[in-house]
Amino acid sequence: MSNSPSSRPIMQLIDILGKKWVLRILWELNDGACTFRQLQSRCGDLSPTIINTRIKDLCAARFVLKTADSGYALTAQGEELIKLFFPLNDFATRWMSDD
Amino acid sequence: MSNSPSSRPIMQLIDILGKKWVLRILWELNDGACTFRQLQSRCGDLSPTIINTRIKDLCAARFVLKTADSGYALTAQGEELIKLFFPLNDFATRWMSDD
DNA sequence: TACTTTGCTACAATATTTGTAGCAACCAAA
DNA sequence: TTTGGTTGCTACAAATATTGTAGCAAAGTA
Repeated sequence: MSNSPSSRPIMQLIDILGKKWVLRILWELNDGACTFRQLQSRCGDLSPTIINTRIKDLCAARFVLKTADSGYALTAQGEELIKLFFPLNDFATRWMSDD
Repeated sequence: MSNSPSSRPIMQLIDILGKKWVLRILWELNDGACTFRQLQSRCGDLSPTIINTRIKDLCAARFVLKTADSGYALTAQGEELIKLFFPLNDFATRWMSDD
């Protein structure tokens, strides 16, 4: 019932981004393509179950793709998306510092 | 183990924003302050349990506050944060349209 | 061939999310 | 001052999601 995703695109996007580890995974992939196990490691030894389900979601949403050579990588769209989060980095720093 | 929040501020922020309904709640509050039940309604009759726990988190993070008169509202920081998401709106629209 | 690494699945344990019911405080009309 | 409505919120059980461990099959390497 309450999980009804609004038809608004932003809500669809938020549905994806709001899942645990999704932002983290995108963030880590932004440092460069990597293998499954490397990605696990970058995310603090996150369990393979989650990496796997998230990667599937992200591939389906076309933010991530599996390359033949270098493993998993952001798509152009994925890069564009994560770039939108860069200002959040500055914000987060300011936010943490006024405690 | 794998829930270890990195010390990086952005990760702390992502920890908060990555919880279900948090972005939605901020997004809805951006349309103006409202009461507990109104907020529930705006979020598609989301259960009070969640509204309540999320509101507590958001108040603790100082993105939301409880006003004497008009109910729950974004703080200045909350407004600043949600503004950073506006570009996402445009992105989401483009993203949805190229299917 | 034997050894290692890699991507990934199975599965059980744990935690989170969800829905329903409803209560106590407050207001407003009668 | 009693009746009725609304509001903010809690209790609690059921449904889902997340997590960790173990390990397997495929592919590369020596």
